[in-house]
Amino acid sequence: MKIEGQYDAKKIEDKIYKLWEDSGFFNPDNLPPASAKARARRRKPFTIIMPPTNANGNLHAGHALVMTIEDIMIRYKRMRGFKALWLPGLDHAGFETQVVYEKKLEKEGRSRFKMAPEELYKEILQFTLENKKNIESQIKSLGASCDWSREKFTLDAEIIKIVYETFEKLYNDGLVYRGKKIINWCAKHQTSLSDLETENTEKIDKLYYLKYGPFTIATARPETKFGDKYVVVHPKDSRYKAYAQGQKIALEWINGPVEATVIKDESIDMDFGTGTMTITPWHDAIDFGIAERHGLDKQPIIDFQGKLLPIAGEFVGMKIDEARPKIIEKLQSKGLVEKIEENYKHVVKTCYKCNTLIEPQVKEQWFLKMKPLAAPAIRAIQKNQVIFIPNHYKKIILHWLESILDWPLSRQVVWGIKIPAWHHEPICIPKKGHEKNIVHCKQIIISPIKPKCEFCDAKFVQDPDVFDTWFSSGQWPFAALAANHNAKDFKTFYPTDVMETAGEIIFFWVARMIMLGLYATKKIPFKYVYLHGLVLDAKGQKMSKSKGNVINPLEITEKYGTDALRIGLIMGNTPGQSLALDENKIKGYRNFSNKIWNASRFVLINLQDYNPTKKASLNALQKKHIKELKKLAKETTILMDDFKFYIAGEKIYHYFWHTFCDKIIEESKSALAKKGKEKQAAQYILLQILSDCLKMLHPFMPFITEEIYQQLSRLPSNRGSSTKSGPIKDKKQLLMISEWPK
RNA sequence: GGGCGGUUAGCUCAAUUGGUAGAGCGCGAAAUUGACGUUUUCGAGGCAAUAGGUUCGAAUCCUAUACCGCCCACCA
Repeated sequence: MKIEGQYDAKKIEDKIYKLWEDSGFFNPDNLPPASAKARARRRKPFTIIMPPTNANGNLHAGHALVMTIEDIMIRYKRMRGFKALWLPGLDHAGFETQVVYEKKLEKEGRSRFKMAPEELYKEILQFTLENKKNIESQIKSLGASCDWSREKFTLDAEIIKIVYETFEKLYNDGLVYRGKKIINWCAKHQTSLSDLETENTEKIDKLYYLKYGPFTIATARPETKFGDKYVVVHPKDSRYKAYAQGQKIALEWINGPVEATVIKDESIDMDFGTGTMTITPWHDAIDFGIAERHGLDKQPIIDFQGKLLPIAGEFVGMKIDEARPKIIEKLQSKGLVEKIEENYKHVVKTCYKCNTLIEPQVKEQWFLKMKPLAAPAIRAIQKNQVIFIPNHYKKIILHWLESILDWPLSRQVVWGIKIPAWHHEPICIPKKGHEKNIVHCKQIIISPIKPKCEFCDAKFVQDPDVFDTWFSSGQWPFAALAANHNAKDFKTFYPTDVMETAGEIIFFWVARMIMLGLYATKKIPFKYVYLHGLVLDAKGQKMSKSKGNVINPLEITEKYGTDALRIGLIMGNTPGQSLALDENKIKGYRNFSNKIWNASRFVLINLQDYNPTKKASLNALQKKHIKELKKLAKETTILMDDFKFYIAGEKIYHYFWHTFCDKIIEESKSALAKKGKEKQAAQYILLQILSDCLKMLHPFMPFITEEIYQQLSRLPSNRGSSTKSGPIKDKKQLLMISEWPK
């Protein structure tokens, strides 16, 4: 007997993965009918599109959870006889990757602002492609049974093509528009960000009460006040009823006399400060709103580097932090500071990547109108056409969709999919011989390739921006299936069955996939959304490099085996709930692996002379065991269908260890020592129960179970035998495609 | 300001949906060259955050309260 007393995961994992890969069964087109009865069922597809993994580093614990949950689902369904497709993908991850790469550049003493965009793009591409290979092999090492022949990358030409088609359609439908609106600007990364990409941070500042003619205004940002020429009060505020809308007032301000105009607007909070404020529409979202409503002028005060513009007079070129105290000093010397409130607590927006204070700016950008896209999504969710697991996410997503704002799509980074928009001069430059025909043609053309003006020689210049990476990710389920003109795949596998991803990105991604999927394909891209929680460290703390508590899943698998990590991530992990990953827990499941190994070893040793052709006559107790096994299979099946892997896993675990090992194996020992019928029956029972357990454990612990199953198939009784009793038929039969116990 | 969760054994979490609370880890005691010491057996440990209510029956449903966490939000 080659099989040894201690299970050594390292010895078998690569070998087993290769066995699966070579079998071709990751590709649903190659799957044989699981059994005669299941022949019809195999035609039924079951599809999961893997959330494209960021190709900019290593897999972390969260990825390990994704791979495990999804692999469990897909292996289970494959064994149930479905045409199971798990389509893997990798993500160029736009801004995220650029940020990672910029950090690398910084370490090398370089800067992206000193590089030509094409050069930077090339370097990041190189970096991403290297990481892509790395990530792929890491995904494999976790046992993911995904169809690599259908793998997609978010920068594949075919994917980009689909993204462009959607963009053009949205544009033609009037849902995409170019607008000069206020956006979130990160001065460090030199790009605009969506609201989701900013964080609200509590900050303690000073609140300055400044004399503005007859008014007193309260502000935390005196440096934006240079151009303020509108003073706003609430129309119902009796304190200011002497002032009329539009009334002009001459007053002395920071850099000399200005003429202010009184504006009355309902958005003013009468209880805040003095109930009066001046507005800076260029650098504040509320102020921008007021200016839009009243048709007021807007002008920039701060540039995109975060420095004051010439309007600031003597303060020009200064950074905000530097300028603020100096401005206050000057205001004080002019007697314009009434008081300063210390410890003013307020919430500011910061960049989610670098915590830099967001400077709102007005910028021309591409926007997507969200209300018309959200409406059908809301209806579909309310009608439960897509089911959320856990259920409370339904409320969360509806709440977000109901108050959705337009989505700024452009990003000023190089790493991403270029926006297929081309800008043209306002007036055509006439071609030779057509000088008399002055034509005003389209200033913007949406086209994947460089367009030509039919009237003139003016050149079209491509929009320099790229898409928010979530705009393309939002189309992933249908794009990944329909790419390469694969109408057949699209027809067979779309809409998909389950989208499994982190609860964290429900707005970023899930909501947008539903909206864009509905828009582009008229169908919700998936039937179920399964959301998992965060993977935390053993103490329940969020993992972070700075805290030094990051658990590398690959180190864990190295130590305890992939199967131990997998089942350790599943047990006790309910959907949506965050999970504390304790190494001791994984160690416990390593012990379980070993238990499986040794129980199997016992069976193998005692079945060398087993003859499966003889009918086993079972005693009452043994019949009870079989009954109990069937009951377990039935219950487990229900739980698996219900996405309750944590309970299913625990049930099988418990049965295997405390019923099969502790009771049934122990009971069998005396019978095995005998000869004839009694021994035969004991052997039959052991084999039957072990192989069914291996099947039920397989989705959770694929490597060890497959290895043992292969060993069982090499029992003398099975070599070349065509018996129908027991699961072992042919050497080529893999546990991976065996039929789930009934 | 609005929304969503959570509070169950020392720790981390369950309970197939209303039927006298269970796992893993940890802890205590014992066994032993047995498939497995990464083992086996036995054991201790819970007025379910609090206060009410509905019910024959509540960890589970309802109403408050208190903590903890998360998300959304244009009080300058």
